[in-house]
Amino acid sequence: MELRNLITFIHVAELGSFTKAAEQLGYSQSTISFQIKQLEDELGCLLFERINHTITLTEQGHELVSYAHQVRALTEDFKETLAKEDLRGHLHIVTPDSVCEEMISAHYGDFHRKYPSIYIRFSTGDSGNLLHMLDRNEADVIITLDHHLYNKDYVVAKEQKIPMHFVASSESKFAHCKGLSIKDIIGEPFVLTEYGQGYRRVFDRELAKKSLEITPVLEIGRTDIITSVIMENDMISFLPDFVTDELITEGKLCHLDVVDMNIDIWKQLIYHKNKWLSKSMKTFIEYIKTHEFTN
Amino acid sequence: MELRNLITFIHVAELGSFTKAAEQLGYSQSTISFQIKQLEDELGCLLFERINHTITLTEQGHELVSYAHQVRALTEDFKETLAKEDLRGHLHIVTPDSVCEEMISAHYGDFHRKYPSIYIRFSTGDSGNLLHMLDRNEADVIITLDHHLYNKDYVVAKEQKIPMHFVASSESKFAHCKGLSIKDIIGEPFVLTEYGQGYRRVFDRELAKKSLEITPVLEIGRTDIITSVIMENDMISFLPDFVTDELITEGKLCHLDVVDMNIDIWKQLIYHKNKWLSKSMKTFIEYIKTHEFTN
DNA sequence: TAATAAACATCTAATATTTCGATGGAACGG
DNA sequence: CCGTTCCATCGAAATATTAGATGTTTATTA
Repeated sequence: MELRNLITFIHVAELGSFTKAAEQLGYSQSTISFQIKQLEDELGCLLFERINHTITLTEQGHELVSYAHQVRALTEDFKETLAKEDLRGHLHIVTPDSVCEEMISAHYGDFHRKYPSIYIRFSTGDSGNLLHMLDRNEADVIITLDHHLYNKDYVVAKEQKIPMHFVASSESKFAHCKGLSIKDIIGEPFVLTEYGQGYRRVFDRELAKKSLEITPVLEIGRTDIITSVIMENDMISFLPDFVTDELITEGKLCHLDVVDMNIDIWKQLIYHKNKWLSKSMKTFIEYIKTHEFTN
Repeated sequence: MELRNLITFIHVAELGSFTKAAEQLGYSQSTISFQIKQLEDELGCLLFERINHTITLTEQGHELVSYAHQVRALTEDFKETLAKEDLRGHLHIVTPDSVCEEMISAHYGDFHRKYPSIYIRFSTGDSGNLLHMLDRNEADVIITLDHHLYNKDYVVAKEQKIPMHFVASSESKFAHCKGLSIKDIIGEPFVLTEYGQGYRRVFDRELAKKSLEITPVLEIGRTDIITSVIMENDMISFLPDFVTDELITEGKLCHLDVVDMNIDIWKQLIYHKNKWLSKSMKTFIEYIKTHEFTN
């Protein structure tokens, strides 16, 4: 019982005529006969009585009219829904902790007001997991904070080099030192993100190149906690600028002038090359391109 | 958007796999690909994301799942309804007034109790109209009370020769006369059915053969009224026995012994040769065959 | 790391279905 | 009685669907 036949049936029932239905639908009359017969065969009953020159709905025909209208209404509703709700959708965005915090505070409210029918699920994940999540289509887009990625399986929608600095409380003994070397501070208590986090790995690798190693006194993913810990306990961390900008402006933290360790870290908005770019996806990406990453 | 594809879609969505759906449905895998693609093309959107070895429903895919289930449920409901309600139906029966009265009082209650889901529309019509009603499929079956009909366009399901008699009040001066001739009573006041009624026409024609004519003092279709009028006013009528049987038994009416006018009238249950014999139709006809016409 | 397997896409050829046009019969209207 | 209308039917043509073979990608396993 295919939809095409039901539509034909509806027309025939309304017009009371095979011939007129054929004209209205742009079919030949024999096609209408065939389609109705097909329905009748499939349902095992007569739908129209053909007596003299008039067709009349049988009991079953009447019931089919009602059913067919229901199906048609449902179909039309559905197509309308599809057409209308193009901008509606769910997005699953996965980022490192620090990016999540920043994005939510800086942009979520505005984005939500502009696109209230895009539902966002924001979760945080280890840098190492982010790409796997794309591979398994568990995340729609990710934002990495890691070394610069280039891989033909993924599309980098936007990227930006992020300055990173050693930071300490503005009361730190290193606060006003110029021309520090990494060796000057390596013995100090460090608070760093966990190893899984992208820039932590970059950091460790850079150190390893110089045959150095740091065992942090505290490892924790939450960068807001890192900053408060180093302020209160006079410790040192190594963080991307966007995490510390505000506290530095407020005079609570300061950059250390370490001259022999310049690490390039990248913030990249990435999705899988086979990802279907729904309207929501496009909207989100476009939004990020114009609003985010501009600091 | 044909049902076949929706069914396929449902299976794919449930199993999360084209290949498994193919096995379950007995299609080849390429067919599944094709069908899903067909839906996607028609709806202008992606239904499944294909990333690595997994398919995932898109937003629109999710919506289609819900819609497709609704359509499937509706379809199944409908088919069930068709299968179950085979004995349900409407019947339009048209008869002359006198037959209507008799059938309703004698059989309707019983029939209804036996087949409560057969809805009957009982209407009365002129004998001349009855066959036209079959032709236009405005009546499902008719019962005629007329001369004997034989016509290849109609099916006579049951027929019976009906005795007709001149009747008068049992106090009539002719009540006990033996061997009356039509000429003895032709001057009396007659109450007859209208000319349209079958047996009235037969009666008039018979008279015409004898170059006689009757102008009734009252013409009326309702035979219950005829009998009461002739009883109260000492008049004469010409009616089929089944109309008068009861009143004769009660001693209120009597047959007149008119020996030179024997009219054959037939009661026939007729439907159109192209009529679809629904279960209700068959049931009704079968019922009539066993219960009615047996007097 | 290479071989194998699994999953979906694509192409082509076979198959099935749908459609049309022509024809026919039956019934209606003038 | 003839022309017209309406639906049924038939065969041919057009179209759509399906299967099978093959390709690509990815995951698994040895």
